[in-house]
Amino acid sequence: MATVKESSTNQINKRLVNTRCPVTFIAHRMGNRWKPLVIRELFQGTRRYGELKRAIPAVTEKMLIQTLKELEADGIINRKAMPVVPPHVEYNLTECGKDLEPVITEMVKWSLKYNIQ
Amino acid sequence: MATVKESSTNQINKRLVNTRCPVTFIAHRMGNRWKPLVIRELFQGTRRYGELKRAIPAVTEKMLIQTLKELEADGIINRKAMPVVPPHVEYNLTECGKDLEPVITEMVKWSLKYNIQ
DNA sequence: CAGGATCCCTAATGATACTG
DNA sequence: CAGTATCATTAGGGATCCTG
Repeated sequence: MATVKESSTNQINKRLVNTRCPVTFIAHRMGNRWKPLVIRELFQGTRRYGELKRAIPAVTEKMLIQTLKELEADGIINRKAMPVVPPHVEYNLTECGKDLEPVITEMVKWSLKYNIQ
Repeated sequence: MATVKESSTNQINKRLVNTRCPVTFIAHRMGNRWKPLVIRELFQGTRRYGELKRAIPAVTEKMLIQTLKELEADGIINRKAMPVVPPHVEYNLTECGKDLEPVITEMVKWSLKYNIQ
């Protein structure tokens, strides 16, 4: 269905008071270990579960699923499950997710300037 | 002195493999509970320790100090201590810290668009 | 193939008391 | 005023095994 569910508090900083702070708001949505990697991967296009897993080898199944669930609940990605056997599930970015591009672009600029390695 | 120290790995995601990912890089530097709030406050100008504490009432002394130390070690803020009694310490953004402004600007734009509350 | 369910560990944060 | 120090808590993440 991939309907955008009501704002899901994910597990980062649950008790954070400052939900109106934009930086905090966005940190809730892409500020953990795996979300940015998944989002970046989905910027390339639609991906299946297994493709994401292979693209991000270090992630465990538990964390990948958890990450995908949260991104879906936050309306950043869509999940499309085809009713076939074996299962076939696709993930892609919503408009909301695609709108993260300028944010990521600026992050990349800053990182390229200061990430000396 | 406020010299920029060598890249300090802070405590977020210590074992993260992907240090070359820009999003990860920046998440290390402003991706915890208090850093964004401190940075945002310092965008307004120089602040004393006590002013920061009052501006962010929910932060504990321990976390505020820890946050400030890490931001300083990462070259994002400067710490200037005046040798007087009682102590007088000022914090402000470095050039590197100020360069976070476009990043924050884009975050704010996205948040204003999708933060429905 | 695409997940769920459990158990476990440690990093991140908090509470409280103390100090130059 | 601007911190330290110590102890306690919790949430994020990992390992492993299981299933429609």
